[in-house]
Amino acid sequence: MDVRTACLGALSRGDATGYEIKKLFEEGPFGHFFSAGYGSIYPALARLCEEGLATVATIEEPGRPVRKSYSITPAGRAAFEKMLLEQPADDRLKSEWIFVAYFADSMPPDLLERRLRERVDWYRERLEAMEGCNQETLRDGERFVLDLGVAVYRAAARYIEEQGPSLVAASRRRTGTPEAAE
Amino acid sequence: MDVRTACLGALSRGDATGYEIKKLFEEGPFGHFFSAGYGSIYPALARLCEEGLATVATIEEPGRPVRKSYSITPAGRAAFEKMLLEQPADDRLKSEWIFVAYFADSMPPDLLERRLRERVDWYRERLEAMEGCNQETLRDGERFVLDLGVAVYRAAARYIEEQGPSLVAASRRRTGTPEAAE
DNA sequence: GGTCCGATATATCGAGTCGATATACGGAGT
DNA sequence: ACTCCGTATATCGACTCGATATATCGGACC
Repeated sequence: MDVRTACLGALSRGDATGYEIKKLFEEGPFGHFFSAGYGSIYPALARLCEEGLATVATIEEPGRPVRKSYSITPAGRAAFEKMLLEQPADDRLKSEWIFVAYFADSMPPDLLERRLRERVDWYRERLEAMEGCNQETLRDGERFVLDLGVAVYRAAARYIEEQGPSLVAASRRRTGTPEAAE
Repeated sequence: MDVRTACLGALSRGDATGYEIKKLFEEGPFGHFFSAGYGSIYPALARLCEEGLATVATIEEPGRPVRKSYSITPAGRAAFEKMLLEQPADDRLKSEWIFVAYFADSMPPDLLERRLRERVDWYRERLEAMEGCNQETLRDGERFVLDLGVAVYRAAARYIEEQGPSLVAASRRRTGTPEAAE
């Protein structure tokens, strides 16, 4: 799915500037399954306007920088809803962390242990933030996706906490490294 | 992580052609957390050779197409192991399926139901394939990553199976669509 | 009062990546 | 004979990524 369609989806829930869409993609609920940089978002918004799927309004307010607020048009809404009917493409995950873990045998045990801990901490932080969301204001689909994320993160964190120590222990046995004092 | 490093990782486990590396990325154990097309792999392998991190051997056997087998060099192995020490970048997931599910409220209930079923089926298939792997031949890190994938997929499939029906039911109530006979 | 920092906001550039496509050969099926 | 599939290399245009440049405003700090 290209950034253009994703922007259309964001605009379907309300007007926004390119900056706000970026934040939505990296911090908001979209953050867990989509991301894009300015280098993709600004050209995408420009093209949406060219194609008549969105419109721009330049807003000059004293006390803040000039903004360009984008709005979806009826044609844009129709295009977006049509897109929802199509077969979604396969997920694409790129995880350096898992890649590194795959080669855990080639890593120093202490570093491995640290990476595992960092990962669990990261999951716990995200989980806390996600569970803090006010579930009352969410639509059905939004809540469904949020809770799916919670279920997945919880499972991953639990697995790493349960199985990580034995991976580290095996690594120490192999290299003969004593446990580091921390 | 760029494709170059990923190729180095693949080569660290044995010689391979570009074609074989592609298959590794899309079917093999790497498939769940990394992917790359020929347009990235072939240039990456060429550059690895330029930089002295890999070497090529052209193999001409009768009865099969000419192949180029790539091997990692000691310098390549050193570069790869150095890379394993660095802080891994954040995961990057792009999921059209989750994106569409987020907008479930704008979808026809029957289609939503089909998408949910397709997704669960997809997870079940992957799980069967993953659990069929001979766990005896895997290294610690490889098994760890495989089982992490199993834990995550299982959690996702279970969540969708448990929570999906009520999402569909709410959608039907909202649109007044009767249940489709299948 | 000045000054630095972070947040808001738009925009662009090169390097890298994706997906489709072209080419070519062998084997299997019909 | 013909077509299709798997193996294998390679390229192209469109798109995406990550870093960077620019600018303004509000608040913190001394």
